Amino acid sequence: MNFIESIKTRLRNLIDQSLRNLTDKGELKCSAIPPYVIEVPREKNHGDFAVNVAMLMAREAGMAPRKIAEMIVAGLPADDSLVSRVEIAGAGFINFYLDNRWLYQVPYAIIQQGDDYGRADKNGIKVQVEFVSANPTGDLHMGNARGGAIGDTLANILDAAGYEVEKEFYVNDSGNQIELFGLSLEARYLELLGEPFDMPESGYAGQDVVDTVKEALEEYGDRWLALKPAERRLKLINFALERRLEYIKKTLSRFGIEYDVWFKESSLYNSNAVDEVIQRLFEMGYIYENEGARWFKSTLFGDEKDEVVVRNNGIPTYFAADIAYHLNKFQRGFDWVINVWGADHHGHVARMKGAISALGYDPDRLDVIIMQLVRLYRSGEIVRMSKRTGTLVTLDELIEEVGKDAARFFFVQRSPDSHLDFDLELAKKESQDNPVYYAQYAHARICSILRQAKAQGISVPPALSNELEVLVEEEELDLLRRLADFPEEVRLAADNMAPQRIPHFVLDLAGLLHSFYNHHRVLGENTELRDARLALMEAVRITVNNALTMLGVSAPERM
RNA sequence: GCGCCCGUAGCUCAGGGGAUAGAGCGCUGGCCUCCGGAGCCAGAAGCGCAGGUUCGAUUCCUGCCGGGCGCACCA
Repeated sequence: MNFIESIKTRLRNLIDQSLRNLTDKGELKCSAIPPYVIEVPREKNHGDFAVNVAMLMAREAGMAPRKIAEMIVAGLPADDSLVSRVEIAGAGFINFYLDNRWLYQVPYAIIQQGDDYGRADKNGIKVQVEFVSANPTGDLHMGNARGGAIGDTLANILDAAGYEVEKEFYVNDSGNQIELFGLSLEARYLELLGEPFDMPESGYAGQDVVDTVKEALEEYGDRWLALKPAERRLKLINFALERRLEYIKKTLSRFGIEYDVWFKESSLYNSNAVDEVIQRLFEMGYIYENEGARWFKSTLFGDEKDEVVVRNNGIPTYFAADIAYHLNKFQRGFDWVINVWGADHHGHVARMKGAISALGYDPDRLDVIIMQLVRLYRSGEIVRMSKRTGTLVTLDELIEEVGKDAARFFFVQRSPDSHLDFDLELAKKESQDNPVYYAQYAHARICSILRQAKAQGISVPPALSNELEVLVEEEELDLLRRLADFPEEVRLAADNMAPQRIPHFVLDLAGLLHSFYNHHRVLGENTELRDARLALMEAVRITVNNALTMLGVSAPERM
């Protein structure tokens, strides 16, 4: 039940009727009704809903906006069950004041829907969200953490908004960086066995590589020493990748993320999908040869330069695999494909969309959320997050320090577009003041009230026949209005791919709850008021719980 | 140099063609005989600069300034 949406629809019908009447009679000149907005005004004394249509029509109609507004209002069909009065204000706004009766339906509707409140009807659209997709060659860092929180939350939001959602992790288990990884593993392997070794230039120098090799030595001893180098590296790579994926899966699971699909890049090579798509694009004329390499004509699609897909040594680039991967996504029947990438990959977007166009798919079916990078501070010093310097803070360490709930909330609270400064010292020091606790506290506080009500033998939630008209205090009406907003917030978050709306919503709702709590009592009032407030509390509890669950944040009953 | 993102309160960040721009932290001053003070109430303080479009710009466009990230036969 999306209260706001249904009221807007109802108001729009009333306004359109009035407008059509005026234009049919020739009293108002207008070729087409402009795309006007019905919105909940920021200011309470501007009514419950405000409409800007009169101002948009002023020019064409050749009349003053307020005059047009008057005509529209005069022609509004009577609707005594919703609108209590209409005012014209400001430059020509039409402000609708509604009868509060609609608000009193809200708590019971929420209680009846329970965990489903905020969820829209299925829309039949298949969407895939691919996120994190970290190289399995190292630890998970802050960028992966942010991407994980954003991607997982967005997927949850889309699911609630009615989409059919799949969460996917793309495993980069092929290509150059894996070769380099193998050389690095081999160097450490030889080093630990006291053999002569060459550390590859710009190889993986992190402690995690050393640790992995130590594990391999514990399990298999030095038996790979006798193998040919290529075979030795293969053994080491397979061992390491298995360990790394296990680690990634486990850590992301601790972070509250469970994927539907783990898609291996190597499968695209094994099935020949990479060669096939390159051949196909070559035959279509989108790929040409130059200096022994094969190039994709991304400049045809607005990119700055063409991009190599097959090197002159015959090995495809990661871009070639990515083309095959995205073709595969569409072949799997997704209507909408969303990737969450770090800002360091933004240059890849244009050519990816170009490749999709070349393959005959609408590039708008791919959205890439470019997430600005996380800057990590420790004791006021920037910590470089390069995988190759080995001086990074891992997602595991972050979860240890600030907890899953706080970390997820913190990452999602900010727009993906926004740079994120994450000061570990500050996060540790202020962990008690983290906004997530503010929202969780609202939930725990309500649970406490409900527990006491039950202990007193009061039925919770109260009987459905109860009337809620006794809820007339400003704090109560504010809560009711905000509760009614939730499905609309979910829809907006989904449509705009703006997961940060949900943390802001839940903080706002929690603030209203705390304010109510400090002004009014639930228990100890007369039966009618007590039951009405209990219903309100239960509705708030459900909504806070549903919002936090969407964020992957727990909603504790006690703290 | 070219491209993308960001400049909003002392700090960290929301918002975004509309009528008086929000929150947290910090600062100042209040509120527990009362369902959880991890809370509430009040106060000071802000749209980087300059043009343009519009009835209306913090929001859209252009330029400039400042910060980040890209511009590999790396991923």
